[in-house]
Amino acid sequence: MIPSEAYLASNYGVALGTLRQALALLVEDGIVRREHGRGTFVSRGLDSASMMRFFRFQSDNSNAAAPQSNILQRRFRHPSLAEAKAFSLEASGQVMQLERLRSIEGHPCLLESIVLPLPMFGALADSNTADWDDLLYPMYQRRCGLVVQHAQDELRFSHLSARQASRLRLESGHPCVLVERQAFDIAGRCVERRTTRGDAYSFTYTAHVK
Amino acid sequence: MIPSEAYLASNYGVALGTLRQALALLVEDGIVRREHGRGTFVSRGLDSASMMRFFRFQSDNSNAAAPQSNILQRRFRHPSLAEAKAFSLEASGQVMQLERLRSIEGHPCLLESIVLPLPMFGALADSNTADWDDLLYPMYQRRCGLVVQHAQDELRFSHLSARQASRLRLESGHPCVLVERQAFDIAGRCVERRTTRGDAYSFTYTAHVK
DNA sequence: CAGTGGTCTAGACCACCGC
DNA sequence: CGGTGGTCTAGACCACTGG
Repeated sequence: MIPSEAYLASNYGVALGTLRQALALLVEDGIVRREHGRGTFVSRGLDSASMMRFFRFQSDNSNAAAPQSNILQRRFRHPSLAEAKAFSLEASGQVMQLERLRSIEGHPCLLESIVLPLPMFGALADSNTADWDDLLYPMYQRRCGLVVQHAQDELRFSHLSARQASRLRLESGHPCVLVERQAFDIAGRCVERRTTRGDAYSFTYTAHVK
Repeated sequence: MIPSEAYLASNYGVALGTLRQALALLVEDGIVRREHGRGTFVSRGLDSASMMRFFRFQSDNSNAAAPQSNILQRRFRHPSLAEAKAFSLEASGQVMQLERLRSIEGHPCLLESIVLPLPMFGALADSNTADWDDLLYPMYQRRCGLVVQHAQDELRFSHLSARQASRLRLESGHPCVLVERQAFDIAGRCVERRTTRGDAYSFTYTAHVK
């Protein structure tokens, strides 16, 4: 919680209305959240911004079963050109690459390739992936102090390679939807690059215009 | 243009700040648009909310060539159950169904099926489709007084029928992305239902999270 | 009940637009 | 230059929360 309107206004020597306008801007950007009668709180950032919103896997019963998460592989390597640029790393720097499978009730749904810049995520490089949480963003915050504040997803249509298909228990060449995400912290630094693949036949997305 | 803040405030007997807050809500909902030094104007509604934003057809030169539009067919029929419900029509009512092809530089890109409720769009039922504009929403407004204020798009993956494929010069069964849109006026009434199909390999969509 | 955010007032002054 | 929206002030009062 941050100090009250009245305190901040007098402390900074501005009128209450002006301070409220400033806070409204922070709310708009998702930096803080206001609760009538309680106070103004610093936002915890994105919890998951679930990739599941692009798909419909739930077996038509309405209970929102949280998907399980399995880290299949972890590698350390130098960044690609694009990664070095996005993360502001030297070509000689290091990144951690993860392969991750998300499942609902034991049924594999999404296959993810996650790339994290390394000095920053050092705390995760040393830990056992079996102990990791199902939701990564809250874990980034807890163990690395990194808050994911917004993200950008780019969707394309593609096909699964034989290796990808076997992970998802589908046939090689099966149509898939590919989501390429870049996630950013409050300062606007890219802190994660992620590629997610899921069955194109489960894809469904709703967009509101204006 | 609507009357100025000062006029409205005194006329309605509220403070200027209060009136500004009210107008801010209208701006948020896209009802009006404010221009510093000029005035406050009633929004003209969506111009096109182009389906093109879901695809990348432009042949990599950055000029945004406006797509041409061809009405291939017009039919009149009774509404389906879903249509009757969405449009608040009786089962014995009438709708106008259009098949429409959108092309860029002569190359067919999108195939659309558009359904309009009929007492409402009577002015278009009698007119020659060859004279229609490339952009429908401004034409709805000009000729029927109907302002499309917001819309909801639902995206799915599918395949083209032989008939659809021939319209788009693709092979039967070719993968496509299917966009089902419902468009609404300011009062929240559904005024158009539209199904758009385009080559899945041209599909690309960017979503920002928070 | 004290403390918080939410709404409202009645002004002052500034920045922008078009004539 | 007059008219417009944009910012700011210094209060008053209301509505909600939690101990």
